[in-house]
Amino acid sequence: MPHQLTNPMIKEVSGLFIALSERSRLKVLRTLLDAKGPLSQGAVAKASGLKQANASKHLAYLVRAGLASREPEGNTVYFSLVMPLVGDICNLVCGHVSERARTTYKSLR
Amino acid sequence: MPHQLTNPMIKEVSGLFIALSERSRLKVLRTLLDAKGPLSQGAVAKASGLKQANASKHLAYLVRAGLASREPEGNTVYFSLVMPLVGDICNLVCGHVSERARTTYKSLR
DNA sequence: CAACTCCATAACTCAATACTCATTCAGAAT
DNA sequence: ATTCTGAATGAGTATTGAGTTATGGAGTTG
Repeated sequence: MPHQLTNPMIKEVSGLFIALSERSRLKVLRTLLDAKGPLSQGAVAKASGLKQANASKHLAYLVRAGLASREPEGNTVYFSLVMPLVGDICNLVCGHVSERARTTYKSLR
Repeated sequence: MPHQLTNPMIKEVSGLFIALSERSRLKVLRTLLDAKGPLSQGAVAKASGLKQANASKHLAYLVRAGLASREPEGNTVYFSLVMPLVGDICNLVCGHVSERARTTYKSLR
């Protein structure tokens, strides 16, 4: 039975998609997905190619959105993914995108 | 086996999420999801509460993004959803959002 | 204490885009 | 042909948010 996209839900769904719609944020998410455990902000920044301040903002954003968790430890702050949903969506969408890419490729030759 | 979020994929995935991240567009999508068959632009505008020009733009956007299809017929233009993915994502995300809402509610009382 | 590292934040610039209004266009009907 | 309806488009406005730079704060190490 499909879930209903009720009016009050639209705001939240939109927020979630906005969080997932920014390239830099997707890179951060991928980094956190790839890493099995928590990563320091510096590690995330380096791995995703973002500058420190920018990575800081995006990580804060993801925490606010409930997608990542923040755990300070001494001097450094460790982040990790919270929602299994992220992986699920990623599989769904990535699968679709690569499928569409294949189709487009076929239709072009 | 999970799909990989490769670098070239990020751009497309981002584009898809951007298309899905705008409230008005979500309303249009919901309208098209609810309707079993194609809807004229006017019908979409009315059902989603958007003005004509705005609905026109968002529908054009969705067609460009490959999420909807456009079929002129006489004077009016009919739109329908293209990707089954939209429904799948919607189910996934809506389920999560309502679950999270329940949890929040519980933790608040 | 001083120097250093890691992170957060403020101020700013710049680009993107949602929305509205007005106009234009195409097809249909009279 | 004129009129009417449904849809697309352009101009203009306002808002939003990403990125950078620079600075400050908290913790660590010498």
